[in-house]
Amino acid sequence: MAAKRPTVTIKEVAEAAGVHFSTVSRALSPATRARVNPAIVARVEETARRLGYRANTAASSLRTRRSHMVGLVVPDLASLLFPAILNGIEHTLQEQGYLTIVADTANDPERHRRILSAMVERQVDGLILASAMLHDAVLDEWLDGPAPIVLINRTDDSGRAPAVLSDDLRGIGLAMEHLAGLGHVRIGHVAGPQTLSTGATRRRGFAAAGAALGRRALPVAEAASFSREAGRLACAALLDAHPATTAVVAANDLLALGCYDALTARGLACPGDVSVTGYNDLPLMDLVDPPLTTVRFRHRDMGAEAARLLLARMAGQETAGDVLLRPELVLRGSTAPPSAAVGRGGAGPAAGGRRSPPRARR
Amino acid sequence: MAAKRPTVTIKEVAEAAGVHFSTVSRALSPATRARVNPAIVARVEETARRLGYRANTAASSLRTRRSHMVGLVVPDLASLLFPAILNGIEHTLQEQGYLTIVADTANDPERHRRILSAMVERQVDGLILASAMLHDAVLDEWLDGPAPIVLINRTDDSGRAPAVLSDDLRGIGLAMEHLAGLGHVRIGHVAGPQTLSTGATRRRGFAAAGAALGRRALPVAEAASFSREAGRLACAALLDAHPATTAVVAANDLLALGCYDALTARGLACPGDVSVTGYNDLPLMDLVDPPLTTVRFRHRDMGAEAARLLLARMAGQETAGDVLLRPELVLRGSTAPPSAAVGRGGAGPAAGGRRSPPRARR
DNA sequence: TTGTATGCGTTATCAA
DNA sequence: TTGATAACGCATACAA
Repeated sequence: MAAKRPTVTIKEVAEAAGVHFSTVSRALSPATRARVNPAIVARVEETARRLGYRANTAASSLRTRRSHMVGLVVPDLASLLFPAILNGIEHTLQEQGYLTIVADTANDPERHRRILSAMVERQVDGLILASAMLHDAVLDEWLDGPAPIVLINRTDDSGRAPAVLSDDLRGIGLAMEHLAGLGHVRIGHVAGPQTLSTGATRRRGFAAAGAALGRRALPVAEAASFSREAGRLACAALLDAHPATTAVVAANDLLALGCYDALTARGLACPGDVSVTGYNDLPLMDLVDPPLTTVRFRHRDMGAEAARLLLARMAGQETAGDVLLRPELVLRGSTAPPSAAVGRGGAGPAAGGRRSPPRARR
Repeated sequence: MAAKRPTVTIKEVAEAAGVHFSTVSRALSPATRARVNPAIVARVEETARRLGYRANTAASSLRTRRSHMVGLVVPDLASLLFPAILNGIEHTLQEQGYLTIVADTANDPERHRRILSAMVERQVDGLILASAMLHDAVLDEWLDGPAPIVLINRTDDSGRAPAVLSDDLRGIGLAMEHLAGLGHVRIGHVAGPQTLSTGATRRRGFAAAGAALGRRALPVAEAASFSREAGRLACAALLDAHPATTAVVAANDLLALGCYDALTARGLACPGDVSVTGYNDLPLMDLVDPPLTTVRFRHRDMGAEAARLLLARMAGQETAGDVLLRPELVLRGSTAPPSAAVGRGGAGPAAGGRRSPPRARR
């Protein structure tokens, strides 16, 4: 239908409408529209529509230094955690007239550096980074750059950029209380990489919750990455070292799925022999076998909140510190009271507690 | 570290390097670098780095009419199908120096229109659309627009834009042959929306495969959307009308999951009473209960292929027609030979075939 | 309220 | 090989 038009500019609209092009500019911009004769505004809009005028953002961006684009950097696009987060970001931004550039670092710092550079060159007005590491040299280079930065899901240790996070301490606490309430005493943690704030904070949360329950030095196995395979390996190591374990708190859902694999491999049932909890409540976690008990936070809200925070910063407002999303525990089939059975794979030296009956839920 | 620099331009680099700014421009651009004295190139690059120079793409885009940005439009970001596709697109494009703008129409045509407009205004060099409907007025408006378009996952009926698709006819055929090979005769189809090419083509594939097996007029129930809930409803309707059904071919995985729900609701076992197949092989489909037998194609390849196609079109090359990705059947636990049991919920008028023993696998 | 003039940072054409 | 200059499309300070 629309013929391959050779780009129509405000000058052509101006000529067709019989006014000066600066008037067209004013008439078309919501901010200045009020300053021009309503009749002319109507005429300009009509001719603009008729000629199929499309603003050239490159030109206006050059002039105004605002591109109305925001960059989102994620460490792994294929992770099931990001679709919903991206959704929340994108919708919130779109409502305010912003478009979102998305790029994937594939966990590669060099790539991270190139991406940030490319985004800044495209004059993004702000940046949302889901890719922060705890010590992040690349991030550091851009913290004082031209584009305001908001961190999401993970934070770094500089504390120089506001972050939108799940309250991991609380979330892990919820899982621990649930397991303790079920009667578990020998609880282990399959931790995530300690180079990431999620991995480190959840591990701290595990230790803190353990201490609060009067259990110090609960065993921890650290996974090399937040993946199912790494979870399997770490869980196997945990069970090797502590065969009497009756519950494992995994630092995220993928790790928990890996725990399922490790349990299956040694003929243990979940939750019959060992209970497992996850973190994130990824899509379909209610459908896996057994349905995963896990800690949930609203992914979409996390995205929306980060977008709002960035919008505020881009508007020059000072923002308060990090925002912590309140997590909730989703009870499903992967947790149950510890079984009374003993002697499974050489009970540890201090296996006495394992005989205690399940405590009442509190 | 880097101080809040007030944007350094080629002019400042030029002054610091003691050359004219047009020389800086030439020295910094790979295309023209050869035309300038190597010693000067080195000096310019050094000073550019020292001053922290960053190209302003808005300016160069204004001049060259190339933004090195591509727009990707999806109907539903939260769908588990897109992360991998986006991944393939983004990586391929990134290698060629392009950044990807992503937006979500939420299946809203008005929103679709606004998004395309916003992307074109940002001077995207090309568009990849996963959002096409079979009859798509919005798409139609932009088919002759300034940015080349490639369709992905779905196509439209105009045939004016090349598309990268799964070979749905073949894929559904694979599922049908598998079921027939298992001995199923009373096979039903839970179809997707017929306003989408995927829904329509898979339904055609179902009918064609049925005919090839000598079964005409196999029952079909159409789901209102590609969602689990719509699948549940459609499957329930199918079973109401054809209680003797022993296998259902769902038009995608979400629909198949809805079939699980419908079966569970009426106390039927999968695959014991009814076998189910899906389409897409979304993540975690191997972990749901029962693991879903489904048709897979390489999502990441689909993205990469679309990106390559677009790259070619943006380079002015004529491209051949659509590219069809070869699907493969993934055998898992949701399909089995039909049980010999009869009389389940009022057997239909022509229930004779249900007694036939499972045929040997071929 | 509208017109005039200028510049945003870059590339590209033309001379030197 | 390098320098000078114009132009890309738009927004805005200023003048009318």
